[in-house]
Amino acid sequence: MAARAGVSKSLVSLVLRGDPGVSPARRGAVDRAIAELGYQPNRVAQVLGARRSGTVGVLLNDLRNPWFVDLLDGVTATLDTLGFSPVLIDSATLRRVGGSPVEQLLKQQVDGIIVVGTTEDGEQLRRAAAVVPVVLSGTYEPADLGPGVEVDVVVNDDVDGAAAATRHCVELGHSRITHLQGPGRVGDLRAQGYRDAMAAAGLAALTVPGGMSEESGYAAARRVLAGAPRPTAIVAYNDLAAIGALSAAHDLALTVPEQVSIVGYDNTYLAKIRHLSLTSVENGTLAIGVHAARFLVERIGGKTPARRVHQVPASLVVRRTTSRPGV
Amino acid sequence: MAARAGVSKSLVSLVLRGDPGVSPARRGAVDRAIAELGYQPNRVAQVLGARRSGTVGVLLNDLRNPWFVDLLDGVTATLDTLGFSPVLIDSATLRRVGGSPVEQLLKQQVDGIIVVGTTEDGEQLRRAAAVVPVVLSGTYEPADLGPGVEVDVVVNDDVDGAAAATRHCVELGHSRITHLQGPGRVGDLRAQGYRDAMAAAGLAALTVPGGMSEESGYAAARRVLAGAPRPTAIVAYNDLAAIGALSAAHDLALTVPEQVSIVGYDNTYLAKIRHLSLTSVENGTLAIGVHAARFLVERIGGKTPARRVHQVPASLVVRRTTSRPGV
DNA sequence: CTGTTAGCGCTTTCAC
DNA sequence: GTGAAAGCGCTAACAG
Repeated sequence: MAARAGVSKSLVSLVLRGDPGVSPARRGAVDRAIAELGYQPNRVAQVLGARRSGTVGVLLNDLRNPWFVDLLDGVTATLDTLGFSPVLIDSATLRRVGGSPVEQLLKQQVDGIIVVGTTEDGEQLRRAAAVVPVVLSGTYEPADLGPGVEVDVVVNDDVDGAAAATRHCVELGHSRITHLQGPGRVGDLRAQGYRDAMAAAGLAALTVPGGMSEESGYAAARRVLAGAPRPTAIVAYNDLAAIGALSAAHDLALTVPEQVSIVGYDNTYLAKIRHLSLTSVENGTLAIGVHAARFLVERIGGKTPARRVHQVPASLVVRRTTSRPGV
Repeated sequence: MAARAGVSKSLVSLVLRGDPGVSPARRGAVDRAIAELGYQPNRVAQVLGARRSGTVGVLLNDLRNPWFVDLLDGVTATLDTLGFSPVLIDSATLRRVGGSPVEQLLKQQVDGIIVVGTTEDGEQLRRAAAVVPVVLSGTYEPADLGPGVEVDVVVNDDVDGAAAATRHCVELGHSRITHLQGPGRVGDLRAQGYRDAMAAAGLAALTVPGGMSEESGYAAARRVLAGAPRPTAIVAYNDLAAIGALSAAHDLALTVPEQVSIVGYDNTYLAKIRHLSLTSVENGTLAIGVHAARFLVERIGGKTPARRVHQVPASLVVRRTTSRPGV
């Protein structure tokens, strides 16, 4: 301990925390001692003493989905300005080794948890939510986290985003448009946006389950594109599934966008890869991350408003996988 | 505290740690009390008391490079079986918000650090290496971490991998093969493998700097492919750069693989996307992660062997971006 | 403004 | 085998 500066522990503590009520002289002495000793405060001891860790758990369900990583950027940046730091945990990886992601976070004394995307750890989250604040981002699930527990939700406007994607196809002149539906509530909402847009255009809707991975999107699209009458456009649940659809088209010797147009969702860096150049729905990933972090920190700070659902707008980014049909 | 079982703190501590020297009766009592109370040991207090955290910092320099994520799988799985858990930290994200990744880890009292891929935090790592063991995976840098500090290195055989990629092109009948060189020592080694293979075939080598991102690969390839005489094959530093090259070819209306063959490196899931279907060098990502974790835990355990350099073999995976020239 | 005094919840000698 | 006691390095009232 830097009693080297000739002061007490508490003074050091105050200086470290940037307390305004410390005389410049003393502060200088402490700062100098810190520098000389190369003193590094021990986070662990700080946490134990203050019984708050200044960390928030970020529960990603798959580090391989680029959307999560984008969202993480917003979360990290915001958390940082608010004095917190994220503890990442990839449930896919951890579950593979038999661990329990949420408990892991709790034992590490995180002050709160941000759930990113549809998760399978619902039951554990219920228990966690009784102990620390939780906010859901990019998902509505688990919807109910226990009696009296209010959980904020930050999402994009899935209905509108999917509707925009669908309308884009309609406006290009497509009439046989199939939707590859994804899992969970978000999947349902996107499907609904699709159906709304189809109905508004007086077209018949057709949705098939397409999962949320490249693999599952490939399989679904392959089936759809091999059938008759073949759709001329596919609106996918996310970019990964859309890329699977791209591959399916390729394998069936169908050219994109000439013979089949394809739209993704999330506008991840995959969509931006020039060689793929996927038309996709931008869903305000960064803003979602920012708001999720902000909401959580508010609750950690003791505010306990009723459940808030914040929606950021979605917008379509047109690239090279969509065009008029049969062009 | 579960003195509820009618025993002392220390006994609980022993039971928790699975110490063999505890009578079954007492153990039962403690276990029961734990269950009844839903007792969760406080990790933070454990760490403070035991002055070892059981965590190891994993310093990723970019969560967006899929290769890192793959490697992480091996690290996490191995760490877990050895009783440690990883603390991920993405220096790109953190630096963006002005933090210092390595110090962050140190303050969290990690027991050791695994560096994944070429990093820019060399100076900080030197300081860290004086305090906790460090192992480098997928990189040789920073090469010198201070006097008397031994650091293990786990990598793939970059020279051989790049040579295999190049030989593949040679055997297909290509003679104008350009290499997009990446950064750091790894970039140098891959360039050397390329040159070796070219020399062995009696061909003239040509390397140009191509970075390690899609963007930079695109720019480099675009320049190369627009020049004359145009190469008929490109061996890229990694998959990301290769995909950039794919896009460049596309933009120049050159067909792949007919007019230009392209080989990547790392065999990430990007290469496996059917619509890209990139020929790539598999570099034993998982094995690298496993060994890195193992080496680190050994050192944490107190072993201090001389610097070890472990190399896992590389092998080529041929997909659809390579063929005979002009076919 | 500054120093004192208790803990935070566990691990660890070290006796019994 | 088991318990008592002394910390781990800090924070947080509280009293000067």
